[in-house]
Amino acid sequence: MTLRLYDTATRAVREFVPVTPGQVGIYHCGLTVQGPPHLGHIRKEVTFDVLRRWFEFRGYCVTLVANITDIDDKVLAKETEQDEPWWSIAYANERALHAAYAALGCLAPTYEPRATGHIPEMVELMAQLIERGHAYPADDGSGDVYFDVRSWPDYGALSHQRLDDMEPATDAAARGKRDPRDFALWKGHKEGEPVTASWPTPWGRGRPGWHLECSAMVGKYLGDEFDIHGGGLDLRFPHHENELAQSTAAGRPFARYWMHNAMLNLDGEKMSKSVGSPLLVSEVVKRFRPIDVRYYLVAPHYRSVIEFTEAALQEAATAFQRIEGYVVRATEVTAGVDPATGEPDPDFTAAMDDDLAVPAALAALQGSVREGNKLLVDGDSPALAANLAGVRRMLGLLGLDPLDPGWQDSGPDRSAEVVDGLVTALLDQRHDARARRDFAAADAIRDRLREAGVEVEDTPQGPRWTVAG
RNA sequence: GGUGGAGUGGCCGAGAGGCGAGGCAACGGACUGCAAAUCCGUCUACGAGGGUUCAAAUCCCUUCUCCACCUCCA
Repeated sequence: MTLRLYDTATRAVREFVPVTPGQVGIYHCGLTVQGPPHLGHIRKEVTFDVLRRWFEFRGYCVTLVANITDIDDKVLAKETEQDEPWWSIAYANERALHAAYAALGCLAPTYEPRATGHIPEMVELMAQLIERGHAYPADDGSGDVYFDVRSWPDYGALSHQRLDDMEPATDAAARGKRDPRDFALWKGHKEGEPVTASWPTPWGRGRPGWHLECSAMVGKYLGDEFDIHGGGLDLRFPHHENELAQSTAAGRPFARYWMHNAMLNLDGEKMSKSVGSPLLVSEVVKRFRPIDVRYYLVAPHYRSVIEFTEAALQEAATAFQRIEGYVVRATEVTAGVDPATGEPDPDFTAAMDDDLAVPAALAALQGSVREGNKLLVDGDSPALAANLAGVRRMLGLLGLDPLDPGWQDSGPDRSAEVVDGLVTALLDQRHDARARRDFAAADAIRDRLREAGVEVEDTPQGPRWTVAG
């Protein structure tokens, strides 16, 4: 049984063959930490989290690297906007990103390098490119360094575009570029920009262009040739195209497979274009349980666009709760099983091997749940325990095992409301008992409440209660 | 202008020439004191128009609508 993955570069599903047998190196573009993450960002995270879990299930030793781009134009723009140092803004958003990972059950990457921590590696890469004739410092003395796209015949290979068909950048003319499509490896420090956002290079002080950091960091941590490079489909061009060009032009074979997840749209367009991006992860998890949100993001194929609607998310939650209901009931009956001993359904495994066909895998899972529910009628049995372990194993591979400790206490805690409702119900009964002068019954209710830790006092405005203690 | 992707039943969402994924909802039945949950069953499909084929959601042509990217993007 082999694992097949869709490779954006060749536009085909290809059998996965690792650079090093038994190991897989995955790099996916984390985030430019210019704002807190929304549901679209976290969809990418969840996609690669599932990929990673599947590789581990398949016996691979996974090295997962996701970058943090903590310096770029947008981060600097926020400094002015928010009147706060750029590095403080970047760090705050990085922590928000980590909180979102944790909330939605994404395992931590093996490493998460920051762009600002890898300036020497970038300078080294630029020097290689200049030496090989694929990059040049701008003639205008700005300190910018550009990649020379005309010097690299393969430019456009990833996105299958011809250089001459591309729309030229509108800002190119004034910036000392040899060709309008040349992209900045490095941006010279400009008057008015914070000095903290500049680093020395042989070509003057400046800061990374957007693409250079990924090539530098992936090379450092995964090597010149590695297995999978991923990210959102919107990164394919220019970001990944440029990474590919600058890395290969420097003599590095680079990624063997390119994987891109589709966008999550809101009101018919990409979320990042929506004003204010209302679907911040931190907001959504106030209204929906994180595990339900994860199910919603995992359930469609990763290469299908998700049109976000509240109703669809609600429906996903209902669908997941059916699965969860079985897991909880079966666990009560069997006194628990170790999911690590569970066997996934063969259809589940086959689906996942086929470019992570989660929808088909979920169909297999639903079948197992149905079988389990039938077994549940007869109470505990070895068959039920085996089924439960299998279901939990499959759920775990999607990061959706509801009994995983990571999900405990996640989501809105409604217990205070529930306690209030229960106490009120009892106080109503006590009121009725007093109204019919059945003081023995009324006192019995008050005593039961006191035993449970609730003190009741009668006041002219009616009874009030407090949690004793 | 260039490069891709999508349009499937009330809804979500797979599939990519034959044997109609799956879920949610609805309806019928079983179970239940009543519910809930669960199980069994039923129903509704492939944007439009042509064509190829014994057979088309799937291939071809025409057409409509939508989305992404073309140097800010996950």
